[in-house]
Amino acid sequence: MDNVAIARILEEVADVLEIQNANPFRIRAYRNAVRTVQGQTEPLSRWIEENRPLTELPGIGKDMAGHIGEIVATGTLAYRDQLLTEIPRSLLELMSLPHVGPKKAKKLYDELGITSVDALEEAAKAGRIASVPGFGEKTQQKILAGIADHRRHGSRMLLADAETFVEPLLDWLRRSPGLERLEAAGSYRRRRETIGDVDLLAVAPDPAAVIQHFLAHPWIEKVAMAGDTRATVSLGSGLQVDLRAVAPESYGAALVYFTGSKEHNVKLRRRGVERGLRISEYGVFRGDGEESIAGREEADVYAAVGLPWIPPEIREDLGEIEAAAQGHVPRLIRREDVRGDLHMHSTWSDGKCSIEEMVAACASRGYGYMVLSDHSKALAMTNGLDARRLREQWKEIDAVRARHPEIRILRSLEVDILADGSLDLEDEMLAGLDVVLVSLHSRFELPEARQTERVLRALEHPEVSIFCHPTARLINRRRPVEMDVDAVLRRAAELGVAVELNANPHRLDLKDSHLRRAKELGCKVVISTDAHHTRDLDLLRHGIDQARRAGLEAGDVLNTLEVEELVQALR
DNA sequence: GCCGTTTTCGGCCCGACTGTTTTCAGTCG
Repeated sequence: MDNVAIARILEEVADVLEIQNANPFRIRAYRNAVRTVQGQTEPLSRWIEENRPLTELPGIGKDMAGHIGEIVATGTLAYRDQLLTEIPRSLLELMSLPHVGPKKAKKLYDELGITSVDALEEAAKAGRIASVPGFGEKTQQKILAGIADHRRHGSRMLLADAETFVEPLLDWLRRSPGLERLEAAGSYRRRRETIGDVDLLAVAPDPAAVIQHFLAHPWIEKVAMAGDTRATVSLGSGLQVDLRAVAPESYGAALVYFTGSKEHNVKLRRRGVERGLRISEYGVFRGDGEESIAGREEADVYAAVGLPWIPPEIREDLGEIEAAAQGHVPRLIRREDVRGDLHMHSTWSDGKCSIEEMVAACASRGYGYMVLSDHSKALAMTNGLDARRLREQWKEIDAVRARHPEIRILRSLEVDILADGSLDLEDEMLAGLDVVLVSLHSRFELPEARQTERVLRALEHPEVSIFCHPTARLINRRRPVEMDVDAVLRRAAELGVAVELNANPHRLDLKDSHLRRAKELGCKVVISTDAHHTRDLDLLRHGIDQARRAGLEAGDVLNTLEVEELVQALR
C-alpha cells in the first residue's frame, strides 16, 4: 500500500462524510490527513516498519494513525468500507461535476436515486432534475453543460499549453482602459505542472470597464458569470478563466489570496488569528476593525504576520511558512544559474538538427558546455547508434569542436536500460564517453519489484552518470512506471549517480515531491531539456519552474557548475 | 478528528455569486 493508495482511502472517507453532512471539522481533519499523506516523500509503510510514530506528522492524531496502520496492514479500512455500505461509491464521482457538491449529490440520490454521471445526464435530459426541490431549470442546464465539459476536458491542462492562451489574454487585458496592475495568480503563478483554471487579477480605477473589455475577447466561448468586479468565462479550448478587479490598496492581499495554495492561505490566516488579525483578499484587518493595516503589496501581508515574502512556487504549506518564520526562505534556482544542457539529440538519431546546429544554439545561449546524447541501438525506430556509428560520430564531434572552441562538447549517449537491467552499449565504448546517460524506453509495464531491480542494476554500472526521466511518465498520457522511487533515489545518492529533471513540459520527470526527496537524500540533480531541435533548448524554463516548486537552489543542481567542477561531480 | 507558552475543551479561514430562496443555502475558489 503506497501513500497514494492510503490517501485515496482517507479521501473517500472525507467525501462520504461530507455527503452525510457530518461535522465539517471532522471532514477537514480527514482532508488535512490526506494532504499530509500525499506530501510525504517517504512511504508511510516504512514509518510503520521502523516503529516511528505517525502522530509526529501534522494532522495525524491517534485515530488517523490507527487508520493508516490498518490500511498498511490489511490493504483496506473497515471504517471506509462500512461508510460505503451507506452511500454508493459512484455518488462520489457526481461531486466532481461543477455545480454539484455534497448537498446536491445527496439530494439527487435521495429524491431520484441517481448514483452515476450517466444516470444524472439521463434525468437532466428528461427534465426530471428541475422538479427536485432546490433545483430549477437553470441548474438542470448547468448540470448538463457541466457533464459535457467533464467528458471533454476531464484532465487538467498542461501549464505550457495554458501559457499559449494566458499570455495573449494578458496582452489583451493590458490594453484595458486605465489598467494599473495585472497578474495571473493561482496555480499558473505557482507554476504547477498542470492547471485546472486560470485566475487573473487586475487593478483599475473603473473595474467594470476592465471586466467589459475582458468579455469582448474573441476567444471567449461562454460567460459563466459576470459582475462589476468579477467574471468567469470558458475559452473554446475548454480553459476556464476568472478575472477579478480589485482596489489598489487590496492588490497584494488579493494576489496572496488568489495565488494560494489554499492550504498556504489557511495557515497564513491562522497566523493572523493568533495575532488578532483577520486576513482576507481585501487586506489585513485588526480585530473587528474595518480599517486595513496592510494589503497593497504581497510583502506587506506577509510582514503583518511576521514573515518575509515567500516565492509563489513553494506556497504549498509543505513547511515553507515555518521555515520563513525562522528566516529561511530559499534562494530558488533561476534560469541564469544554468551553465549547460546535459541531454540533447541530433540527426544522428531522432533529433531534427545537426550536431553543429545544436552546438551553435547552445553557444548562443551562453552555455559553457553541452552534452550530446543520441539514442542507443535498442531504440531502432530512432536510428539509435551502435558502437560502429558511435565511433563515426566522435569524428564529427572532433571536427565541430575545432570550429567551436567557445563551448565544451561532452561526448555522451542516452543508453537504453534493457529489460534485465543491462546496458545497450559495450563497456569499452561506455568508457570512451565523457558522460553516460541511461533511460527506460521499453517494458514500462513490469511489476514494481522487477522494475526497481532492473533500474538498480543499471545504476550499479560504474560508468553510469545520469539516470534520465526516471519514471518515464508523460503527463496526462502515460502513467509513471511502477518503481520504488525512494529506493532508487537512495541508491543513486550512495552511488553518486545524478537523477535528471527532464524539462520537457510533457515529462517534468522527476516531479516536485521526488525532487524534494532527492534533495533530502543528498542525491544529485541535473536539469536537462532532452532537446530534439534547437528551439527545444528553451524548454529549460519549464524545468526551472519545476525545480523551484521543489525548493531547489542553484547549489542543488549540478549543471549550475562550471565545466571542470561538473566533470568532477559527475562520476 | 486534531490541537494546545492563553486552552486537554472548545475552538478550527473568508467572501462572492447564483439560483431559487421570501431571507438564504450551496458551491466555488
